[in-house]
Formats: sequence, structure tokens, C-alpha cells
Amino acid sequence: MRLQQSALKTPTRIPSDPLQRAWVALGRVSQSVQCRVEEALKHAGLPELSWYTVLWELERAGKPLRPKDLAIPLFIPPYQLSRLVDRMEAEGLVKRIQCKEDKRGHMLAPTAKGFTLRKEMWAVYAPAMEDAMKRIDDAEALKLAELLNKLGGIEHVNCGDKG
Amino acid sequence: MRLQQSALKTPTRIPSDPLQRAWVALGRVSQSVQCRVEEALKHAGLPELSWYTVLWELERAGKPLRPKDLAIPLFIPPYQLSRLVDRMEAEGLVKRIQCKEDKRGHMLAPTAKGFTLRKEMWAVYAPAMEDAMKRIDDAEALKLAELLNKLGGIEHVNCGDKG
DNA sequence: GAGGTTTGGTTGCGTTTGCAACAATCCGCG
DNA sequence: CGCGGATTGTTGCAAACGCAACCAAACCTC
Repeated sequence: MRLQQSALKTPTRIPSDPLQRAWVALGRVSQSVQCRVEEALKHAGLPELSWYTVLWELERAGKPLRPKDLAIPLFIPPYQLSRLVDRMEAEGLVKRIQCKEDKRGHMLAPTAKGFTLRKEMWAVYAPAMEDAMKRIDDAEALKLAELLNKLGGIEHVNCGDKG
Repeated sequence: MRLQQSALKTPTRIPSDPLQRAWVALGRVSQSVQCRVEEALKHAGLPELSWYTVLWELERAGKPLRPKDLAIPLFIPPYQLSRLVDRMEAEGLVKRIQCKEDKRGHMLAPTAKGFTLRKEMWAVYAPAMEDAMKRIDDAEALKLAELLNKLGGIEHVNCGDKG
């Protein structure tokens, strides 16, 4: 009796070539593009993107947020946020506010200085982003976003003023 | 005389909404997908992806490589590669070979153990990649890869056996 | 309302990163 | 040849990360 081919030669399931291509491109391109923007910020003497994102999320929410409500959308583990906030608080960019309803935690709110810094960063971030992405046009960007969101199952958020 | 509008109201150039969407999606999705694969490797008690990539590039090249020839395609700074190789060498996965032509540097080659490990990793990596990417089909993956490559201007490489 | 579990958040500690300085070699040019 | 500059790769040190342990308050159950 013949052995079934499928049962024999599948020691590991191998992603199709298109999937592999997409995977590789995703890793490389996102890294490359991200780096370019980080570089622009650093070159301007500004903090890294994660600081921006914290400030932006707080500003966008329009009200103080619990750390956990930031950690989820930022996709970073709580201990990382905790220390990020330590640093930002030390620079006077955000403040931890005693939380009445739940005495374990606290609320995070941007300070005036934090607000200002976010704007300064956006002034560098926005053009850098545009520059890093200039090789595709709007229609392509839309299609790209659509495919990525399908891949990741994540909904839309924007990232700065007048978006 | 009237001032030109364009000269007046462009304190910062703002990326179009499609561009912003693509940017955000790129960051979030790549991180999410990457994490899932790293997690699978860690869960299997295997080293992180960068180790795989070093081993794979060496194996793919089919001959010993100079560190700089690895650092470029891996898109990591030389000092990072230097330490990565330190660790991998300490585990007996690669070896540094004295280089005749250029006594500053050396060649990197995988050991038998390194070769074996790469295969073990691929057995976990491949299904994890497939799983992380399963929400899009081949046609979409191809389109995605195409758009990403246009965005980043990077050519195709695959990432494992029988690709 | 006492005791166990879950949740929210921080921290100690070892590892990894990033930068800038460094060493060693190679290359080009007078 | 001999010297100045470029290339290749490493390293000391400070900052950041990742894990697991931890604390404290909240919640849940009896």
C-alpha cells in the first residue's frame, strides 16, 4: 500500500512564497521607515516616538487616562509604560494624579510643557513621516493601510494635529 | 500685494490622511505580527529571530561572510552585530575565522550546531509566520509585498527552507 | 467581614542596547 | 617608503529592556 504523500512530507508547514515575501517586506520596510523618522527626531534633539505617542494619546483622549488604558493601545507591557512615565514625569511632561475611585492606580495627564513638546515633535514628525512615505501615493497608501489592517485586525487611529 | 497662501500657511507639512493611516497601520501591525512570532519562538525555548536571521544569511550565502556584509542586509548597526556574534559564538553557533586578505576583520561561518539550530527554529518559525499572517490570502500577500517594497525600495529575499 | 483571588502598577536584577571613543588595518598619494 | 585619512570591528559606560517577584487595593464568595 502506498503511503499518502500529504501525510509524509509535511514535517513543517511552510508559508507560501507570497506570504513569505509579505512577511519579509513587512519587517524590513517598517523598520527602515520607522528608523528614518526616529532619526529625524533625534537629529532635532527631540525625544523618541514613544514619548510622542504617550502625549498624543493623552491629548487625544481629552481627559486623564489610567496607565492600563494607555498600555493596551500603545501595545507595550505595563512595566515598560511605568518606566516611560517615570522618565517623562521627571522631565515634567506628564503628571500622575491620585485616583479617587481606585486607590491602587492613578491618572496620567500631560502638563503644559508636555503639550508644547508634543507640538514641537509633530513639527518634525509630520514632515519626516511624509518624507519616509513619499514613494507611494495616496491611493496606494489607502490600499496598503487596508491590507495591513486586514492582516492585523486593527482599527484606524491617526497620529497628530489636523489629521 | 497679496501674500501667497502657500508661503503663509505651511508651518508644518501634514501627511495626508491615507499616508497617516498607512503609517500607523504599518507600525502597529508589524509590531503585532512580529511579536506573535517571537513569542512562539520563546515559548518553544528557542532564541530570538535575529539569531535565526544571522544563521540563515550565512547558510544562504553558502560561504563565510564578513560582518559588514551581514550588518547591511540585516539592517543593524555594526556594534550590535558584533555583540550578537559574541553571544552566538559563546553558544557555539557560529565561529569567527581569521581572514587572510584583511587582517582587521574576519569571516563568520555557522557551525554544525548552528545549522541544526536554524532548522529547529524554522520548524517553529514557519508555522508561526503562517499563523500570524493567515488573515490575508496569497493574492493579498503579494499585493501587500508589492506595496511595501515600493514604499521601502527593497528587493525580495525569502527566509527559510524550500522557499 | 475574613480569606482567597484578581487586577493595577512598580521594582530589583541581569541582559541588551546605543553612543561615542578606540584600536587596528588598509588605502592613496606625494 | 611614510604619512593622513578611511574602513572594519570592538568596547566602556550609561540608559533602557524583560522577567519575575512584589505590594496594595479591589473584588468575590461564603
